[in-house]
Amino acid sequence: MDANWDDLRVFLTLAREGTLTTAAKTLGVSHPTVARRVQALEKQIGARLFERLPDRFVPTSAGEELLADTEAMEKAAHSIHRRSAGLSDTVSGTVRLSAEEATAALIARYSAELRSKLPQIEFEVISSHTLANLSRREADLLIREQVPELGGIVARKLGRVAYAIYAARTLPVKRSSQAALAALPWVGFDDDHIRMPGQSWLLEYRAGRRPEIRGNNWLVLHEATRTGAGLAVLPCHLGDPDPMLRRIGGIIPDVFADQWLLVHRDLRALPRVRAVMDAVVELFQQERPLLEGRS
Amino acid sequence: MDANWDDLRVFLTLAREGTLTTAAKTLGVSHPTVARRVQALEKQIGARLFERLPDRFVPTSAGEELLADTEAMEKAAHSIHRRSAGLSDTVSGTVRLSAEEATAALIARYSAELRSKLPQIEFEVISSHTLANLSRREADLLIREQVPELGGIVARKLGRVAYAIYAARTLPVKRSSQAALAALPWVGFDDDHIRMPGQSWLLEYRAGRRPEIRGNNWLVLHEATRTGAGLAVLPCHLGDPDPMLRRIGGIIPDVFADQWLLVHRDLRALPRVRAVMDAVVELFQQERPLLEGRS
DNA sequence: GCATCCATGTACAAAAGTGTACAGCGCCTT
DNA sequence: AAGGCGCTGTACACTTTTGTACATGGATGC
Repeated sequence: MDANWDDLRVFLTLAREGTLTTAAKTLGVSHPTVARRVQALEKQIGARLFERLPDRFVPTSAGEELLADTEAMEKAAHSIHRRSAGLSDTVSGTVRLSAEEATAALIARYSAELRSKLPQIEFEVISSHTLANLSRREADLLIREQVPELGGIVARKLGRVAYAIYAARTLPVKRSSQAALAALPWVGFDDDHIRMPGQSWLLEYRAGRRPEIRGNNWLVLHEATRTGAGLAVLPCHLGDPDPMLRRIGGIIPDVFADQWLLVHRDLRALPRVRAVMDAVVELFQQERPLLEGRS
Repeated sequence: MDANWDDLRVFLTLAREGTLTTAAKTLGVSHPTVARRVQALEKQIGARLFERLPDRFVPTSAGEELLADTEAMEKAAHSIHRRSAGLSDTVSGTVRLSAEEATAALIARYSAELRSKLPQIEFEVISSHTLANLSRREADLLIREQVPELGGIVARKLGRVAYAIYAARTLPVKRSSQAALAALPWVGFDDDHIRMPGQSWLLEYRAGRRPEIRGNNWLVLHEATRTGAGLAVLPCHLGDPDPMLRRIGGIIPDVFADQWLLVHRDLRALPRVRAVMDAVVELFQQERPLLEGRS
C-alpha cells in the first residue's frame, strides 16, 4: 500500500525546518501532530527517517534518499495550486491582466477605481512588450493590438489609441516646417524596439535619422520628453494629461494602436474574470476621447 | 493553503476508474469515503472536478486540467515506494540479486532452498551480461568477477568458477590431438560477446576460427552442446551435472571467473539483505567442488 | 412485469486523528 | 544559582473521518 501522500508533505516540511515546532507552525497544525504523522510515515515506509535529537530532528540517510522525489511531488502540487487559483469560480481571488506598457500604465492609473468597484478581487497588471500566453495561464486577460489565431480565445474590441508629437512646454519649438522639426533633437525607442507604435513613422519623418535620445520603454521616453530632451511620438493618453507637455501639431493619422481584450474561453465564465472584463470595457468606453486624442 | 496531497491521490484514482465503487476498491476504502474526499478537495480547490452522472463520475474540464500534475505526483510517489522497499529494516521484503547468466542459473537452481531458509523474503534473480548499478538501486546485491572502484561498495569473495570443454555423450569424439579437436564443429558466443569466459581462449585454440554455432547466452550454448551440435567451453557447474554431457579433457587452467558478492554499504545493515548475503556465501562454500570442477 | 445487480447518496456509530496542557531536558542570560 | 526559553514527548478530551447499513434510481435479464 502506498504511503499517505499528505504525510510526505509533512515529512518534507520537517526535513526542511528541522524542528517539530517550526514545522508545525508552517503547516498550521500542532507539534504532536507533526510527530505523529512522521511516525506513521516511518511505520508505513518501514524505516527510520529522522534521528531525534533533544533540540531538533535530523534526516537519516534513508530520509535523505526520499527527499528528491518528495520535492518533485511538491513541485507538482504547487503547479496544481497555481492552476486551481484559475479554476476557482468565486468572485474573489486574483485576476492577472497583461498589457503593453503604456496601456498597462493607463489601467494602473485607474486600478484604485477598479478596486473600489470590485473590492474582493486582487488585481495584477503585468506590463510587457512580449506576448503573455493565455493557454499557459501566464495571464487571465490580455490587451493586445491584434487577435491571435489560436483557438479558444475570445476577443472584445476596446477602442483605438491615437499618437501625436509632444514636447516639453519649456522647449522652444516653433510651428515650422517638417524639415525644421525633424532637425531638432528627438526621443524615441532603441533599435530593438523599432516596431513600437510610431517608431518607423518617425524614422521616415526624419529621413532615416534615429532619435538622439533612445530608450526601451515609454517611461524613459515620457520622462526625457517632459524634461526637455527633445520631441517624441507618444500615445495621447500619456501626453495629453501631462501639464508639462504640449502637442506639436495634431494626432498622427497613420500611427495608432487598436486595443483588443482577450480571454481564454474557459476562464470567461469565472465571475471574477467576467467582472474585471466588464470593468475594463467600461473604463475604455469612458476614456475613449482621451485615447483617441479628442479630450 | 495547499490541498491535501492525499486527496489528490483519491482524485486521480476516481478520474481513472470512473466510479466510486471501483475507485474505493482500488484504494482500499469505502465508497462514501471516496465521495467525501473528492468533495473536500473540490471545496479546497474551489471548483467542481467531476460531473456526477447516475452511473459514474466524469472529470470536468477543470478536473482534466489537474490530471497531468497529479500524475507527476503519482510518479514521484511510486519512486518513493520503490525506494522505500529498499529502506525497510525488517527481515521480510524483496531482495534483488543481479548476476551474470550462468551464475544466475546456479543461484536459481537453489532458490527453493534459499526460500525455505528465509521464508519471509521474496527473492529476485536478475541475469544480465551488463552491470546493474548498486547506487541506483537496480539491485541490492551483485555477483561479479571484479570489484568496482566505486566508493561505498563492500565485497566478499565467493570463489572461482572453472571451465572445461564439453560435448554430448552421443557425439563421437576421440581423445585426440588439439588440431583434431579444433577441426570439429564448435559452439560458442557470437562476436558481440567475445569477452565472455573462454571465448578468446577458444579463438586462439582454433587458430582464429570462430565457432560454427554461435549464440548470445549460455542457455543457447548449453542446449546446442548437449544435443550434439558441437563442442563448447562451458562452466563446470553447468556442464558436470548434465548427464547428457561429458568433459573432453580436464579443466582449462587459463579460463576461470572469480566471483565476488557486492553490496552497497548502506544496505548491508538491513536484516534481509544480510540474511541473503549469508545464505549466498554459504551456498558457494557448499558448492565449491562443483564450481571448481572437482565434483 | 419482476427480480437482480450496480450505481450514487445519506445517516449514524465507531474509529482515528488532532489540539491542548503538562512534563522533562538542555541551553542561555541575568 | 535561578529563571526563562525552546525543544521533544505524553496523556486526555475533543473533533474529524471512516465504515456500515440502508435508500433510491436505472439498467439488464428472465
